[in-house]
Amino acid sequence: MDPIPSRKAQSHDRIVETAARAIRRAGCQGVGVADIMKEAGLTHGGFYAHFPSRDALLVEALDRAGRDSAERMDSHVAQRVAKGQSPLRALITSYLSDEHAHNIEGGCPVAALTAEMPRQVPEVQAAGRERVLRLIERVRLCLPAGADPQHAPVMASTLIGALQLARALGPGAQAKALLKSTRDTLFAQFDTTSA
Amino acid sequence: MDPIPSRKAQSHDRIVETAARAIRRAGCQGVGVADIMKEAGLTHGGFYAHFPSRDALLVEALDRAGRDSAERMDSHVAQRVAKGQSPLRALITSYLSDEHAHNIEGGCPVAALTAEMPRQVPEVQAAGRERVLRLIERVRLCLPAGADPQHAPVMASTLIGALQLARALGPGAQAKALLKSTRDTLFAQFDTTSA
DNA sequence: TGTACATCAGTGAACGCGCGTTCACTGATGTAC
DNA sequence: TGTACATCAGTGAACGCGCGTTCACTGATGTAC
Repeated sequence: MDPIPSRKAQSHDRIVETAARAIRRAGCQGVGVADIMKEAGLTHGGFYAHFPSRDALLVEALDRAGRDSAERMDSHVAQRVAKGQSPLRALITSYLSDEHAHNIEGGCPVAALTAEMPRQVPEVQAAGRERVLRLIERVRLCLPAGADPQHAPVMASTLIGALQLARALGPGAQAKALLKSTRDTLFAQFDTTSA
Repeated sequence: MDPIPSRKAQSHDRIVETAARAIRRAGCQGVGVADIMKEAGLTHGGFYAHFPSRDALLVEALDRAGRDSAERMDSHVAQRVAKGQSPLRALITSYLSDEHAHNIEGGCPVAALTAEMPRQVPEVQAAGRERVLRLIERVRLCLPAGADPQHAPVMASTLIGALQLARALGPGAQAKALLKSTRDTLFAQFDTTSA
């Protein structure tokens, strides 16, 4: 439906992609319009030809971050499932990996940005709510057959919480230990299949 | 040791208390020096007689928020324990209450601010790390005798994660349901005593 | 007790700077004939 | 195919504003004699 994107559409896409990484790295308030445009190879003046406001960019960037992160997570999970791991175990292993803890700007936007949502304008809050619901749904789809579906939001909470605590503890052994404890505990609690 | 605090010490305390609430409400970047001073009943010029920099205030405010929140939590837990609840059940009930979800500016600073820590200056990061470790320790002390101490960081992750997701989902029924699911699941998983 | 002075907490104007946003303009691309 | 014009994406200077920080000053409190 969009075989040759126009020059403008390409720029738009580049701005959103840049912003999607920037907000996870620096927070919703952390990067300015000028920074993002510069990082996308443009000057700041052209911004308002693409977006009615900075908040409108945040909405698109949040959606984009969610889709990109989900795509990456799906591919990791698929790889592990192909090797015989259960989907749940693959999800936990991938989400609570040291790599994910280090890769904030390419990682899950729910872990990076959820705490800021209550302070955002309604449009951004709505985009954030959507990201939360999709993460929970993604977890639910990985639960073993017959598991209580109420476990999905609980496990999602544990995943984003542990990733944040690991990141806050810094690059040392404490963070790694926290991630490992959490993986092992979740395996024992929710994964009724063999590894 | 400090029977009659000086006029300056009183002002200092008032500024820190104001800031402790402000950063939880609006984030570390969310409120300016002038706002905090005004809210504390002073003018912004006097700020640097109390703190060498804005970041120095953040450090004190983070500590203060942690202590105040811990105190409040302890009193809630003590009340419930006095009525016969297990400490763990009391902690979970108190932390994952609707009241705590609504009371961001008076609530746990780890839930409110941990995601911002990787972007802070080293001094603030260190204060944040301390808050994380104390929360985990607090959870550990509530675990039933004989429980695996590695469960403490996992439960702390679930607590802060669920609170954040509930807040991000907004004031509706979804948030309440998420908190309830999480409480019930944690009771079943970690609380081996009766209610 | 009273006067003179030093100390101190807080005031408010000012600084340089970066923000989100606007806008007149430029130069390239596309279209009409 | 070539010329004339319209459209379009992006440029860069400028705007009003609020930020963190500095500083000369004020008025109250404390101290010395």
